Amino acid sequence: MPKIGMEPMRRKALIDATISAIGERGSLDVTMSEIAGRAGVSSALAHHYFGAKDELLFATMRHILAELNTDTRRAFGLAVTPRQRVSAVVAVSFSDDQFQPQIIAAWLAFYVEAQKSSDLRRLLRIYARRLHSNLMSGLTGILPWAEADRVAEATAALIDGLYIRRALKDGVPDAQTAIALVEDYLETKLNGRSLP
Amino acid sequence: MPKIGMEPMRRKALIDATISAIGERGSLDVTMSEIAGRAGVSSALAHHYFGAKDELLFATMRHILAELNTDTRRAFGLAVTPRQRVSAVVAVSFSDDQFQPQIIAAWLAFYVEAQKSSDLRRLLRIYARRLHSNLMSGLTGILPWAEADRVAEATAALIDGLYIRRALKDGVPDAQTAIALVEDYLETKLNGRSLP
DNA sequence: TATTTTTTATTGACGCGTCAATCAATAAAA
DNA sequence: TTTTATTGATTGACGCGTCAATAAAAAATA
Repeated sequence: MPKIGMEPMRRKALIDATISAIGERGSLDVTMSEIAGRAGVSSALAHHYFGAKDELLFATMRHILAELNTDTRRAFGLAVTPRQRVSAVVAVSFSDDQFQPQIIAAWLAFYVEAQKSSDLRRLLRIYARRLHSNLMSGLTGILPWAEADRVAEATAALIDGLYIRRALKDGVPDAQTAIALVEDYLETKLNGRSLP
Repeated sequence: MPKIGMEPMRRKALIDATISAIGERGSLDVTMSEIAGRAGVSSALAHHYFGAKDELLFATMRHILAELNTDTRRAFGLAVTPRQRVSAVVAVSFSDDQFQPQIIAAWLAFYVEAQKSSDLRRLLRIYARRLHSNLMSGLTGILPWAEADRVAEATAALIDGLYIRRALKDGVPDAQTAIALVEDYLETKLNGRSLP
């Protein structure tokens, strides 16, 4: 019973299914049939809408990045001081929407895949640059540029590191501990420089 | 022209070939034939010595971990003060032997694979615990336990994060910058608490 | 010492399963 | 009747793991 205008719904369902499949398997080694099955359609339909598997994976990563960006913009709207902007970036990174097993597994898996695919690599570079830039937008209001750049670099690495360690389910357990660690770093780093 | 006592040589050659293959492809998606070819033998021989592919990969990760541990022990031998022990851990993590594209790619790929394989997960947990313990062996001589634990956690995350970002070849370029970032964090963290 | 037997090393060929991608066919809307 | 939606069946490639076969060293036996 084919109705008209199914495409956007199917695309979204397939992308959601991809995320959940990756989250469960823990890697991109998921079959098109598996994904299609979760979306309630045949594998042929997945190919119909996305072409090759690469494109579905690419669209999925792009979707994750877009959601992260949306969340960050929203959080920026509520932040007024530079310090709050920095905290907003951290908070979004470890929010319930982002810091969940499925998304974490996807990030990790896509990092690996980016080694092969230049398209994905470009996408992840955009994320890295955007994260850095978002952090800088707050830090430059507190520290001189060179130092702000350093702190941004370290904070970004810290966030990524906490993600990867979360994937192991060892060490950092929950989002609150992760946020506390990053904020603690920022606090000592930002307070320390205002005294002497 | 089969000589006796080939096993240890072949095993080492195959593990080395595995690392270089993973490093080049950037993932564990390397065929047994590819690996065997690099080691100068047939794929059948690789199976003869290691059984399934999983076991070869496992042996490879174990080898990487063992080398990291050896390097760390050696560095600890030269460290006398607690502060030097901490720096030793950092230095080894970013030493020329460890912080090279091949090894970094392998770490990343194995992190992903650990999601599927409980054996690999156990191995990586050992690494995480050992890293934490090595850091603590120095930090507990400087900070009270609870704080040392936190700093160890953050430092470990920082190291892992710098590894993952290095894989993207964006952000942190060389080992020296990475070391500087971690040391800078440690410096502010350790000096800050000794004053009040 | 000469021989036979066993063990170790090694590979080419192949079967079997898996999976991405295609295609022809069906059916309902426009 | 043209377009959109949908799938079952099929194909073709690829890769893991096995196996029988070969050959040389080592051990055992005569």
